Amino acid sequence: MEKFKSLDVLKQQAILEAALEEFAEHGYDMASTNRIVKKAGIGKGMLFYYFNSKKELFHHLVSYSFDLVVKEYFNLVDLSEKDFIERFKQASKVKLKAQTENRHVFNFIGMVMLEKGLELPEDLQKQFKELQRQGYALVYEGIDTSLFKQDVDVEKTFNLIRWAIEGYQNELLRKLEGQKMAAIDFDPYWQEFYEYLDILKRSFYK
Amino acid sequence: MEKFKSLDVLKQQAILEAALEEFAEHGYDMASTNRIVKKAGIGKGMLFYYFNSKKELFHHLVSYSFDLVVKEYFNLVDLSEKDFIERFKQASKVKLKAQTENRHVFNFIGMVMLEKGLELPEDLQKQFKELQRQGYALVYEGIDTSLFKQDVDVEKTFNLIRWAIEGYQNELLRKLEGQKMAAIDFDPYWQEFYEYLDILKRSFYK
DNA sequence: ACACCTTTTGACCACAGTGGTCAATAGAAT
DNA sequence: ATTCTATTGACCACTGTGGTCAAAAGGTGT
Repeated sequence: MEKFKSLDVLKQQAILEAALEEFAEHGYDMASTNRIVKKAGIGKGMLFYYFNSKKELFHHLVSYSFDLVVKEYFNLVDLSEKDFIERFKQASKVKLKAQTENRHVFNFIGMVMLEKGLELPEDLQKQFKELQRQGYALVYEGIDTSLFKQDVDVEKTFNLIRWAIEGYQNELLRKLEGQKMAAIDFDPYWQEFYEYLDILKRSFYK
Repeated sequence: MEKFKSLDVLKQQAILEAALEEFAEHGYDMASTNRIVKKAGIGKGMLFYYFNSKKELFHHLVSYSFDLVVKEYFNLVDLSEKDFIERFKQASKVKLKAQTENRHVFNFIGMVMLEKGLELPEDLQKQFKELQRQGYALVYEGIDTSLFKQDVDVEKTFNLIRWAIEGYQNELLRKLEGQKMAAIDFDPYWQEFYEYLDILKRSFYK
């Protein structure tokens, strides 16, 4: 592992990217170390020289990805925004940027979340819990609930808005999948997104 | 195939269930015919005596599942209900019942929808398109749009409501996963669900 | 009892691909 | 020239695959 970290950064990147992509696409069991080394352009031996096993490599990727999400996404959201929907809008912007610049990382994390029967060592479990906590804070912490209509259950309203927005984003992702993120002009989609947010505001706010 | 169809219905069921479960859990490539025959309680040879290959078995399952969804779900939704949210409520009831009684089928279809690079023969593709069409009609056909507030984009409002409801259902499913469907008392969840629908009505309807 | 046909079994096959190893090399540093 | 590290890829034992087929078992009519 120190061997790996004292490597040329570009080569590190190449290996990480190759491995992230492979795991994201095939899941842990079906991911092939042979394909990883081929994609990364290194000899088979090196992978096991840097990391000692497939599992160790995987754990490193998990930790790396968690860190990246926190640094490039969570930490960049302005928690002083008290308006729930505005907060969400802002978070969406930051997230999209991070996602565009780190496609493999986000896909990889998606796979980690979905895969059943994956057992992580305790330290990574902890990191994962922390990630969830921060993700929760991102959406709920310090929200001004007085903006909502008075007679409704605030938590339920939160959820409805959250689900609606996530639904839009998922549907958009599915529609755009296959296209190179970087090549897409997102402006019209932002436009559309804002219109949806507007409807939500008019419906749920005073 | 005629061999299979002239089999005792219970044995047919056992084989289908075993295969559906195996494919749903592992995807096409990783599904093992060995495990299927073991689960189904038949000898290895029989699977290839009934169906000639793994692929043929898979295609039969797809067709069977599509038919079942139409018969046990789509056809049972009352399209004369013009209220969008009421329609959704009704569809949810029917769907849950079908899902409880045919867990493997619904899981299997979920896997078929998600799996990438799956190529279906033309007739199944057609069946699939038809399924999508009916699913669309289920939610949008014959809806009374005059119930909504006047100044909003109806289609966008449809979508927001749909996403919110689907979001609730997905989150519930995740929360309950692992438990035996049949053993769950759904009443409190229906209660909760209705409360969410109520908020939606008060927010989006006149 | 026999023949004839269908159904059923599971040992067996060739093969593909796995994670991991290690002797051999190439490079760098002293 | 020597020592140490970085790097390669052929190789290994192993696991599991989809599919086959000779043999056995069951059923039916004569």
